[in-house]
Amino acid sequence: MKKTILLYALMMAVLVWLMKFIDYRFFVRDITMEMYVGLIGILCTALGIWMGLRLTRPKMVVTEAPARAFLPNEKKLSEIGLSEREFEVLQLMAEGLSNQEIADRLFISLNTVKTHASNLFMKLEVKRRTQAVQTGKNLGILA
Amino acid sequence: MKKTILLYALMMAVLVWLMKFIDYRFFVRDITMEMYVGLIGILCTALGIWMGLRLTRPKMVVTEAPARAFLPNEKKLSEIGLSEREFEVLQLMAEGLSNQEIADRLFISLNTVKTHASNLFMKLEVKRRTQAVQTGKNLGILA
DNA sequence: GGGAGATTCACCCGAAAGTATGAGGGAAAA
DNA sequence: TTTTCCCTCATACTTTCGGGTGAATCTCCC
Repeated sequence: MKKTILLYALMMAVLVWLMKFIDYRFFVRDITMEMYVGLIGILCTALGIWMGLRLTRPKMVVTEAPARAFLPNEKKLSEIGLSEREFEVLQLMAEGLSNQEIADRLFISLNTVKTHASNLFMKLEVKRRTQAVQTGKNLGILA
Repeated sequence: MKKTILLYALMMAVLVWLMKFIDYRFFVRDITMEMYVGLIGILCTALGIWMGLRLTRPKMVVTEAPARAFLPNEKKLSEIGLSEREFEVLQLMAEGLSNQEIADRLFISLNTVKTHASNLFMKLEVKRRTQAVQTGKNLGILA
């Protein structure tokens, strides 16, 4: 959280610097005020989208697609000892995503996904992601 | 989606108008260029966050429910173009077996399994076995 | 304030998976 | 007979996975 805000500030700083740079290089020519403002708007919007996604990331991916009510989560999960994050990774695995894609989706690094994967494999006593998915379904923790 | 973009455009319009308004009312006094740009940045960031949240909001995934019992094999399979052998491989994949294990189970070589795997991936338009399994279930050709 | 667990990330390394290409044989259709 | 599709297998190469280790933060709880 703090890191995100810091990162945002940093990106803003870069943005401001970039703007100044553009100023010095091109403003004297034919960049109009409208274009300048538009550019700022676009960049800030992009940053905002990114920010929004990052800040609301801890939002449960859990309640995303379960169609019908599906919530033997708490009980089963604590039985098995799966943490929330591990479960999220497992769910995305079940959707057929690669580790890299999971990393992008959860805004974490590839290495972190691997760590979660290894841990949940241990807890589920499996060796491959496909087995993990299968086991997850059998245990009733995956749709 | 379209509505969101439209809404966004609308808000941008309002924003621009607001800016103009502020211009006429106060720019002549002590609003500096930096404050002006900053204001735009903040507003656009807010809009961006809102946009991001709206666009990535969990959407209802309408999964094709299997409903009826399970045997649309022939039909679906010929639709997709999966051969019998490829389907066998897919089924064993769904059980979480590795390529080597599938090879042993079917009494064929590892390379052959890989070939079947590649072919069925093409036909299902996926890149990974986990995706293939997922897609297979959605298509109703896997339990 | 310190411990426990969760989360994050990094590095290395070997194994498994997947891609691309070629090729031989069998069975059925043209 | 020729064509076509399927099954089989191989080699070589790239990418992804998974194991192992270590470590920095953070949060929650005692």
